[in-house]
Amino acid sequence: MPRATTTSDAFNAVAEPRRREILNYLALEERSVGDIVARLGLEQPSVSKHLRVLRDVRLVRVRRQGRHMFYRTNADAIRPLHEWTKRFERFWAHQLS
Amino acid sequence: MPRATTTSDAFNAVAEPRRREILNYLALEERSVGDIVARLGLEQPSVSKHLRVLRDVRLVRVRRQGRHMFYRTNADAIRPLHEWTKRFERFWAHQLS
DNA sequence: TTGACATATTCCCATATAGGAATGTGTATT
DNA sequence: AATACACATTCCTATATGGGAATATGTCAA
Repeated sequence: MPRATTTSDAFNAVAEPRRREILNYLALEERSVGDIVARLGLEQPSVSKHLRVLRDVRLVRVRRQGRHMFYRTNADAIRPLHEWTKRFERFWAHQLS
Repeated sequence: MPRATTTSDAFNAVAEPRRREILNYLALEERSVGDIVARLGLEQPSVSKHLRVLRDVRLVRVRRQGRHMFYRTNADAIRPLHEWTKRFERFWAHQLS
């Protein structure tokens, strides 16, 4: 049995560093694919493919405006990850950062 | 290029559901491999392999006692995930659970 | 030393990758 | 209608995977 698909859930989707970068970038405001390409310095097809994965697991939402596609991160989909990690909060040595 | 290795970082390691279950189980107290096998209902080799991955990324620590190996989760290694998800905390609709 | 026990590793295989290159789809402008 | 632009999809390939079965390693007990 191979590994679970990247689109099987948010945990698998965010395992890829570039996808996390994309989510970071799209957290504050929606951006076009071109903006993401410029910001991350990846090839456009690569960005589109990452966005496809993020879209499949609802980590981003899209809006079309003319020939532009504006993506924004859907923080709610990150929440399960947060909730899971939170369970361990009381176990780590509490200090800053 | 294939996906990054499961042992490349904590994000990739915890993408696998059974490994998260193991971490949950080992959070409160250390357990032997046999205990984990009994609890999760997986084959022993499978558990050993998952533990190997978790060990490689420092998500668990081991202690040998006789022929038993006692594993416990190392919460500190989960912290980067928590910190990352935390950045999005202010963006999700705040309600319980 | 022999055997039992606890755990780890190896070998097998089908499958989903991420990136690169090329091409497809859809929208606007003239 | 033709062209340019923004983005998406397809095809390609090497590679790591997780489970199962089998085997190896290591420790204890008699």
